[in-house]
Amino acid sequence: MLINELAKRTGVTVHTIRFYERYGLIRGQRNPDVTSNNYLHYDDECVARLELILDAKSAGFTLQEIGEIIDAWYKDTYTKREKRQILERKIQALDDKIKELRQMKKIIKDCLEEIAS
Amino acid sequence: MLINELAKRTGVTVHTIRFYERYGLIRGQRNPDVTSNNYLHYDDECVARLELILDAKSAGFTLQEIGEIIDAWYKDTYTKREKRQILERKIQALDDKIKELRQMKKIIKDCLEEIAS
DNA sequence: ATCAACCATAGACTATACTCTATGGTTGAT
DNA sequence: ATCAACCATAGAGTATAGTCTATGGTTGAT
Repeated sequence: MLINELAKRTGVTVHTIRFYERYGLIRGQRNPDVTSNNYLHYDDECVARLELILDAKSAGFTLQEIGEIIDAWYKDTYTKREKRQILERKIQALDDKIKELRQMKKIIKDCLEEIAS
Repeated sequence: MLINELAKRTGVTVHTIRFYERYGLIRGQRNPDVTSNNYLHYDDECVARLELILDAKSAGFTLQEIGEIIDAWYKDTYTKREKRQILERKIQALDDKIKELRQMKKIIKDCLEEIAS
C-alpha cells in the first residue's frame, strides 16, 4: 500500500508517518521495477508498527523508547536474551509508572475527602 | 524562605521554580516592609505545591492540567461542587491511563512469550 | 490533454517544558 | 571596603514531537 492508505488504516497522518520514518520507527520499500516514480510501499508490518507506536505513546513512552521496543521486536541482530532483557525493562518501567499513577490517585482522593469534610 | 532554600527543599532548580511561577503554579510574596530589595518569599504551601507538581508530572499530567488541579485545590473562587468535579475528572483520567499502561504491558508480555517459544 | 488527487523532499513553524545566559542589584561575612 | 553568594528580570537556546508549507513530479479518470 502507499502512504495515504497506511494513514487511513492507522489514523496517523501522512506527515506524522513520514516523521516516524525519518526517525527510523518504520520503513517503506521502493519497487525497483518501477522507474517512473519513487513511491514508497508499506506492508502489514508497518501497520502493526504504527499501532504499536500509538499504544506505546498512550502509555507514555517517548519515541526513543518506542524505537528500543521496536528494535527488540523486529531487529534480528539482537539475541533472544537481549530482546528479553530490553522488553522486561520496559515492563518494569510500566509497573513503576502504574505505581506513580496510583500514588497520584491517592493524593487527589485525599484532597477530595478533605473537601467533603 | 527565599527561592534558593525552596529549591534545596524540593529538589526543583531555581530556574524551574521561576518558570513555574511565571506559569502561575506557585507564587512568592514580597515583604512590603523591605524596600532595599525585591526578594520573593516562599512558604510551606509553596513546598507542598512543588511536591504536588512533581507527583503530578510523574503521573503524566501536563503543566496545564497540573494548574487545574492546583486551582481546584487552593483557589477559593470554586465551589466545593466545582472542585469535586474537576478532581473526579482527573481521577478518571488517571484510571484511563492506568488501563492504557496495562494494555501496553500485555502487548509486551505477548511479545516476550513469542520470543520464548 | 487536462486536472484532481496523489507522491516525494526540504525545510520552516509550533507547543510544551524546561534550561541557560546576560545583566545588574543586595546581603552578609571578613 | 570588598567579595562570594545570593536576588531579580529579560530573553535566548534546547529537546521532543509533531505540523505545515513550498515545490515539483506522477497517476489515472474524463
